[in-house]
Amino acid sequence: MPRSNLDKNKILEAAGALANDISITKLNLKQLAQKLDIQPPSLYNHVQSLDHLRSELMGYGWDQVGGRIADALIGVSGDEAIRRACEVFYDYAEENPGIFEAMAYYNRDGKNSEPDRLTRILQKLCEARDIPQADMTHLLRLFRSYLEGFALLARHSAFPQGEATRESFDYGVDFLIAGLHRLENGNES
Amino acid sequence: MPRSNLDKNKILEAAGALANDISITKLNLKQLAQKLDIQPPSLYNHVQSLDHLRSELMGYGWDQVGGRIADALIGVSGDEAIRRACEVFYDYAEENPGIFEAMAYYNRDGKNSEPDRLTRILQKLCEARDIPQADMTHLLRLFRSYLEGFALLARHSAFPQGEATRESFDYGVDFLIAGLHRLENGNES
DNA sequence: TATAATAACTAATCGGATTAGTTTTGTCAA
DNA sequence: TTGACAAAACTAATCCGATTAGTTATTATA
Repeated sequence: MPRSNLDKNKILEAAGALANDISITKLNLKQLAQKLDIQPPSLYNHVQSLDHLRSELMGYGWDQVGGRIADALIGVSGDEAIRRACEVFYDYAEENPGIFEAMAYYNRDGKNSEPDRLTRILQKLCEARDIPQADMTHLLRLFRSYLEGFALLARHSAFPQGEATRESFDYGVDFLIAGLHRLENGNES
Repeated sequence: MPRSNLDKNKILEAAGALANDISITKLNLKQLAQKLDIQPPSLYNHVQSLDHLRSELMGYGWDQVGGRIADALIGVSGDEAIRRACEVFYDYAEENPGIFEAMAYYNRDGKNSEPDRLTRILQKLCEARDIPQADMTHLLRLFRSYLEGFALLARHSAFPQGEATRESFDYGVDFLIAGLHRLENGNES
């Protein structure tokens, strides 16, 4: 198979870098082609459409985050594991704003089962505690909502001048973890 | 002043309805003009650009949510007030997916001080409790992250087939409120 | 080495946002 | 009541990016 300078991964890398620079909504084929030293129409040998590329970028991001979290959790357990998973997610979102936007915006259509690598990891972490099974689903959604919500707001500078943003994030994570302990003790419905 | 059939508010109403139908990213002047019975270029008498319209839609949405929350809180206090504020927000997001997307995505640039009507309300609610002032900022961010994050994920069907979505949301709200009580008692740093 | 498949290229099309220039119409002062 | 102005709509034209059509180059393999 010919002229294989480019592959899907290189395209996604370049697209991700570009999205990080100019935001996912302004991502365009002209600049992407330029970055890859080809002409825009040539991109169609690798990509179905601009919009489809955006959703592939979503999967790419989730894969990366999932991998990084898995790495970060080797030999770690308990509260510390949850805390680290959250930190890794946040760091990734902060370092890759454009890719993160893709992850947050292009969840739709249920096409991708990938996104839930993070979910699976959080689930394992919860299972290691004696939290009622009935609460699990809700808790996972709570954590995920917080993580993505906070990252999104921070990204859009919804909080005045990055004022202690990281501290707020950590505060929230600790707050949630403290809530988990409350559950372990067996209160709550 | 002539031919004032249309005003900014009617435009935003129509744009909001259209965004709710086809999503904020697919919002376009052709369909908007059609809905208003004018030609696309005529829209420029009311709007700077499509992108600017999207960000105006953001302010419009925050105004509406703020108003609805204010209404819902008349004569209500304590946990119930917080709970209702959260419910109203969620309902609005669910009923107006397109406008909500605008609110979530177009926070950027710090142009708008509007969005924080919700924040101000939450703040008042927290002040009514004896929660350390130092925690206030973090808590507000936590709540806002959860609200927007959950609504966004639900909107994008990130949770398998709308499975008990509303229950999860309420669970999360109660979980957070319970955490507030923990703080009142004076634990925590 | 010939061939088939792949991927790049150029040229062309399509469609939507935006601009230019013109016309219509409602308001208001004389 | 009317004439002038301003606001807002219209049509025609432009721009630009995504996408398609059709062609050419390249490389792995038989």
